Amino acid sequence: MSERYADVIVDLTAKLDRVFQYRIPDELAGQIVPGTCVEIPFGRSDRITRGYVIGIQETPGIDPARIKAIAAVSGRGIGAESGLIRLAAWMKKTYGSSMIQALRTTLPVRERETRKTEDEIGLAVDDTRAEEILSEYRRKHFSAKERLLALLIRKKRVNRAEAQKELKVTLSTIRSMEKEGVIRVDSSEIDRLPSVLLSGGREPGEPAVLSREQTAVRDGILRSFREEPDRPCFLAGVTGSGKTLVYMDLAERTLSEGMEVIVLIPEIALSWQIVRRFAARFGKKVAVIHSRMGKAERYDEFERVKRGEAKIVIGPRSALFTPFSNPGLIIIDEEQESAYQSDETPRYDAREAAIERGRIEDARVLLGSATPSFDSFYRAETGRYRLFTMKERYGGAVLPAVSVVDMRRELRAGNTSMLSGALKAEIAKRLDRHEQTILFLNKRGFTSFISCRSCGHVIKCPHCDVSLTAHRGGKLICHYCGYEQPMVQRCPECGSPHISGFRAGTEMAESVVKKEFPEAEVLRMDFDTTRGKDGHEKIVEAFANHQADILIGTQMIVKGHDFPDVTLVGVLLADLSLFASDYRSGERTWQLLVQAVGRAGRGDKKGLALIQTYHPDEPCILSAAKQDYRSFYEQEMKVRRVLGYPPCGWLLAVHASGRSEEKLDTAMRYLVKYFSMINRKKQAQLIGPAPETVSKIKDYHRRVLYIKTGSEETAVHIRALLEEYIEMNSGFRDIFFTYDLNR
DNA sequence: AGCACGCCGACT
DNA sequence: GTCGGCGTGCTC
Repeated sequence: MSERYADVIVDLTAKLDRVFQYRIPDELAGQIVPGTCVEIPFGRSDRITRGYVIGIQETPGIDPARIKAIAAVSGRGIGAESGLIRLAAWMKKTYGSSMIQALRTTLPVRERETRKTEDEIGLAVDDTRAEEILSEYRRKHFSAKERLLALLIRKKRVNRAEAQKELKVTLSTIRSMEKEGVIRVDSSEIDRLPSVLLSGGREPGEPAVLSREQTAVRDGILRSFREEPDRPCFLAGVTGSGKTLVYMDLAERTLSEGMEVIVLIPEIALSWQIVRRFAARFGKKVAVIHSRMGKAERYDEFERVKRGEAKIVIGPRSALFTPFSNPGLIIIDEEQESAYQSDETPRYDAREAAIERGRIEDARVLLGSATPSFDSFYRAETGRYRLFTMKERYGGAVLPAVSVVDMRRELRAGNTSMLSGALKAEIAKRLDRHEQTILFLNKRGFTSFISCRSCGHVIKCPHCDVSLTAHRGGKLICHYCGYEQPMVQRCPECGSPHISGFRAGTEMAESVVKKEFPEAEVLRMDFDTTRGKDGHEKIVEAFANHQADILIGTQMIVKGHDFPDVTLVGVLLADLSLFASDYRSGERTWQLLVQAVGRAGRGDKKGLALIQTYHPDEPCILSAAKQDYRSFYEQEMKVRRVLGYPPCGWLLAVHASGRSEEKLDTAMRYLVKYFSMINRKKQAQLIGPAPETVSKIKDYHRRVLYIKTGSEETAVHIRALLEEYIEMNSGFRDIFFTYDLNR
């Protein structure tokens, strides 16, 4: 039998991004397939290192004498992972990362027992002795040792990794000082998050049969899957139309055909109901993954999958990588949620990755939402997705009445409070009737934009159609192209001096409401009040049990909860998210408003929603009030088409950060120069560089550069070229880059 | 990431 | 010369 060789990616650094070949010893021959995690001798010292087999070769690529043999198989090859390797390769190419980083996100690997450790360096001698040694180092010109010791005398203890990076000291220097007995290196364990246990619960009274509308949609999706298996389906169904029932029906069919199902949800805390309903219907066949699980815990749940116990996995974006051998259906619920976008390299979009996994492993993909993203709606319109809609609400519940309150008129009438007269009157009525009220402050993506209280005019960038952000020092800046202008004193539209930023917070709202309605019980839910363990659930439960009359909060209160006694929803200031400095702010605001409005009147009582705004004529607000997607979508798409924003074009963001602002700006200038060199044909357009919305974090200055292209290929190609250029030039050494595609 | 190799300045 | 820091290049 001839020798066989494995292509192995070595699990060391992202820098070592290439394949190494290893001989497959006879005794391991049967166990090694693409996806197997192996232990291999690596480097001069033959240090045993972990690696992933990504391919098998019959012939060696280099002199066979140099090829070493695989030492062992670690964690038994599951065997079903060649699809996940291809998915990793796709992620590497599409989002920009090393193969090892992509494999680490994609492949299930038991983390070693060694919990994460962090090394700390401390002095092993007293201060006087340290000073003596320091002057000795200085005399001997041991500059690296001198730098480290000087820092230690000042700070006593430092983090090893940080010290190495900042002082440019190598590990060998540290080891040598340790050997000299000058310093001590201790490893401390970093606590892993405790496991969050699922409180199991059954869902009684689940309707067993689908309604006529649901049946029709289900049949349509099945037909589409049969006729065009590679084309994803999109289910747009208003809140309460029973999307989950359709999901479960399709899941059951997939199981009966001997295949497995992956259900992605944005976040467990917000999707509790869907998890419970699946658990109730499918029992132990369901495995639940949640985002607070560490890698090891997730692996344990994947073990159940491997043993064949679980056939359905529900979880956040990482659940997409469940090592099923025969996935037949991938469902992505609430597809518009930003939680589907990873913020670690590779910065993948789980919706796209799901479609790619479906293509690779021949699984069908269904996306669902009550408030579809423009991306998806555009794809449905242009035929890449097959669109299905559901308009009937379960149990015949009606949509709430919505009215828009013009805050400019309130100002003219002398009311400067954040509560309009109409909203106050309606709250008072609800208190009388012992019904509940939700007050919603849509602070998502809030940046301090400048607007006129008299006419509503907002100061925008003349080039980018996003609002300018006020900065200290009286400057207004565009965070796309870097355009700057001085702060205005009067409204350029109407000349009114009442022009400024908003300072609105839930705490302020709470105190206003308490003052106005001293007899009311008020609960507040925002980042601060939910920080504790289960803080979120506690508040939701208290409000659901009618322990309060009014709930004030940010976006978390409008997602996924049912409060049957709520008959009034007040949106305090729709403008807050509408004028975030982001081309998607209109889209996000529409989604938030529709979700908020949908919270009113879920029981048998009809609901009312009031939307307060300085822009009662904005298409976004009008169409949200009418719950009409179409008109807003079309209006907004006109702008996107003209400016080439996604989904009408591709937008590559290059994020850069570095300690030295000067170096950072120089680097950006070089990058721009290089870009214009590779863009001679002008297939792409550059915007910026500009400071990021938050221009400095933890002493790191941040810049962003946008590149608009007409196709994904061009965007991916340009990113690859930039990466290569950055890698090759030492001037970019101390600057960190990340890339985002279309977000 | 680790390890070896080799250059180079400082000390004897 | 020789010692050791520090930059560079390689690892199947």
